[in-house]
Amino acid sequence: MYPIHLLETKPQTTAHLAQTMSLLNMTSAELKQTIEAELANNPALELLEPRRCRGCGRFLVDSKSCPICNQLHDPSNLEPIVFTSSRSDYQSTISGGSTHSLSPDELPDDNTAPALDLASFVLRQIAADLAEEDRPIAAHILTSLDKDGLLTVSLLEISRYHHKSIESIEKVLNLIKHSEPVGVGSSSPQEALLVQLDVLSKTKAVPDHVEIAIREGIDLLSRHHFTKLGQKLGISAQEAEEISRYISTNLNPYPSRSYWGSVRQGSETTPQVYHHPDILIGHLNKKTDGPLVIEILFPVRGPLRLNPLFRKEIKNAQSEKVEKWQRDLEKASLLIKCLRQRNNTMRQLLAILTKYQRNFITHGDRYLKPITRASMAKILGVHESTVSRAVSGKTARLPNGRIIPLGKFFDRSLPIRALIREIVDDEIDALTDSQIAVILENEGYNVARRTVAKYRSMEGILSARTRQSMVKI
DNA sequence: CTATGGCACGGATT
DNA sequence: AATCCGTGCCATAG
Repeated sequence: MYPIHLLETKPQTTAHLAQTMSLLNMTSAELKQTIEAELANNPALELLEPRRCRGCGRFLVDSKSCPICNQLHDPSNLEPIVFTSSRSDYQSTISGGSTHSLSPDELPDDNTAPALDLASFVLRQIAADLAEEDRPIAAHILTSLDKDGLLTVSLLEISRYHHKSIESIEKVLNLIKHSEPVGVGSSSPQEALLVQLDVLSKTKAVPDHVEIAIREGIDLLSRHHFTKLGQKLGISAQEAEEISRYISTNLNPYPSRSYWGSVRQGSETTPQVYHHPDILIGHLNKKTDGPLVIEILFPVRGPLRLNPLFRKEIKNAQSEKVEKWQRDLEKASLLIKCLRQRNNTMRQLLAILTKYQRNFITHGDRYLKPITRASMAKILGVHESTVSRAVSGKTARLPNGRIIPLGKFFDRSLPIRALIREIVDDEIDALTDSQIAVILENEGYNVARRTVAKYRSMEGILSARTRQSMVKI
């Protein structure tokens, strides 16, 4: 899903000849990869010393003065302040360059730094135990995880690609599975559960039947068919339900999901998110009623430009090299142009988006206003696919510190789901889906009963019956 | 008989 | 053109 190049394992597409290099759909980390590659093998491109804001130390990318420290805005104006910056503490720690080594201690470990993305987080843990020749394999596996932390490709596929035995792949995969978040890299939720159980059993005693319940009754388990499950295992339905509860509180079928800040009841220990944001959203001077400050993060520190020396040299170069150099020059200028374009589009998009969704940003999921990418495109006057590209794969850090995918700004079911959650949290007796549907209707949301059920399960809320039988805390 | 989950269809969105 | 999402119908569990 996120084609992060940890190593040069996957074929590099350096040979994009198109005039419309699409940088828009790249995340900050991917962009870094592209720019660094270009800097390394294109002498026409030059990285200048960063321009730093004296006040706050930000590295400014395309503006002369920092719009924040340049305090000349009128306090009654709530227009969001949007600009592109480059902050060292948010730069991606993944470097795609071939010189980069993967030693675990080389990565900065200060606690102000945000978390890494999932792939490098895992890599960092296993790097020490990983043989040199296995690195490409690990990288391949880690780049093939879906957002739940499950493996999307088959072992056979990986094995063929690297011309290695299945066993050697499994060895690496096993290493991955046993690192945090435990079970990551499994190819099914079932497998993930088993791995977690295995790890858990080394420190704590695990109740009987749990393993066999997962192994043989996974489908019954997920459907909450406790009676049948009981029969299968030769225990009572109630015991079966207890096992189910044990599993849902101690294990997680989607290893990385808990880290995405979804529903989490305090039993877990790691409320962490493994992604660098591409965008930072904050309050000006920490005033929650002031304008919002939006920083679009740029992955390299300084401004880029065409090397003037290079341009000069080209005139008295040997004729055979002229052609190549000319190409370099064009490529570099194209890259710069596209980067400008990208920054521009992102800025415009974010300006409108944050203005429109201000309540969502400051007051939470319930206050998201529905909007589609298509209508955003119309407002911006760009093609809808442009908006799609700008949004896809990117993440933003909200003022409350939470990192969310940009796509969430367009999730029209989110406010309803949040409301359902509130309703259920406040309920006295367990409400059925149709009762919830009625309440929602009074709140102005017209959704079918069936849909309530869907949202409920998305939020990980059990059915009315099962909630009823649970002990209230 | 009621509440819920599965499957699948159609329309909207990307 | 492909994918996502809401919904209706039906089977099944309680």
